[in-house]
Amino acid sequence: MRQMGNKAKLIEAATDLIHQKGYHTTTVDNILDKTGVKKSNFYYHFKSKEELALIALDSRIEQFEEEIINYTLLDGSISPKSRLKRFYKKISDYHESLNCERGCPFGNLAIEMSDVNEGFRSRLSVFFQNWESVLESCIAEGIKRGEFRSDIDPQHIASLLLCHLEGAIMMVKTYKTPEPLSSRIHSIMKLLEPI
Amino acid sequence: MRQMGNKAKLIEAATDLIHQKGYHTTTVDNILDKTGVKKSNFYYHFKSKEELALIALDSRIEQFEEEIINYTLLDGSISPKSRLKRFYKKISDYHESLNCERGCPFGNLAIEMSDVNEGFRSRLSVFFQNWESVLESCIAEGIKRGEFRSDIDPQHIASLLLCHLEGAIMMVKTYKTPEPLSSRIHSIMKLLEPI
DNA sequence: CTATTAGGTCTGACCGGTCAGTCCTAATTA
DNA sequence: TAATTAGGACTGACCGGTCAGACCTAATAG
Repeated sequence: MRQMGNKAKLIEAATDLIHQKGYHTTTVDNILDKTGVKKSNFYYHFKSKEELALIALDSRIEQFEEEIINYTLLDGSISPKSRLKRFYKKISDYHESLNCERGCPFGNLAIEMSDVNEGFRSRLSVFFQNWESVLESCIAEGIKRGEFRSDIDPQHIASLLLCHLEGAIMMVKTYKTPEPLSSRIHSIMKLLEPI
Repeated sequence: MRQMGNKAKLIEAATDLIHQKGYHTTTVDNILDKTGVKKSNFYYHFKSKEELALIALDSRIEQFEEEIINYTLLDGSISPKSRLKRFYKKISDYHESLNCERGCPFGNLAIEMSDVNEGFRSRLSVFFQNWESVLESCIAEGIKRGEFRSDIDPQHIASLLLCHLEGAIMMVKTYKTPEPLSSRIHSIMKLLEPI
């Protein structure tokens, strides 16, 4: 984290604040206060609050794919089942480390923005579909290896898993306990076992 | 619905607008415009926007439990499996009728408000837990009747189903297609089949 | 070597508009 | 006659966004 320019600082702060409070309730002034950047300089780097938020979303997506997906679901050095377990563990630990606050940075935004801003919706849609297809490959390989049951379409399982994950993170945030995610991983694995 | 007083009109409009746009982006003036009620009269009936929104949430919860839960998951005249199917059908049809917009009125609010307003969070938390326990009873009875597999705790299955449902509604809203919910019901039923 | 130009970054003052909420008076209705 | 509704003016805080100009550095021209 060496010598960050104002532009980078703004992107970082926006990413964090939007995850915390959502897009609409994060004000430009909030971002300015957190960074010490002046408003006029903000609008030198970005033409609008929306533009910054979209850039912040893109960078968050990239980071998630590089730091989470690549080291879990896409780690070819371990079995599909292990990959899936590691994936759940990592997500679950993350939300526990946040004291069950904030929720999913992507799911939150999907709910807040999908009906009112096509830019956010389409990015999130592509992102989720990509995530789903990575899950699908993991499941498909697991079925081939006999780790998972083979009587359900891997694509459908992937969809079920991603939807459940997003809903579970919502419940973690609502109930303020990690259980809906952490304590259910075992049941999910059981449902996927070969019959 | 004849001859509604201003108070009832305000609650109805608030319920609808908050489902459409969320709490923060729904302004008091929006609600006033929609109802034709004057601002002074608004504050005659409610001490704040928050108070109205909380009352609107309560009435929406009540309505949901009476009109959806009671006629599906709690309908003792049909089998647990049929109840569950009817439940999914009803929810799925509802979101299709909304052109895959809006999302779940409860899930939306849970994500928007859980971290910033304890009143909303606690109401939603109780509501979701109640919903889960109704699902659990349905599953438990289905297991007893041999309709569902018996090797997983009904409480865990209920949690999985509710989380998946909320996530699926999120995806319906994001992808703008009913598929994540409508086309996956069959797979869910298959996963629950006795082994 | 000096003067000029250019591009990128940053600033303080300011804009019109919106927010939730208040206040007051007068009319209407049950 | 008490509860409700109508009507409008008003507040202070805050919203996203604009603007003219200052500052720094490096390349270029005389």
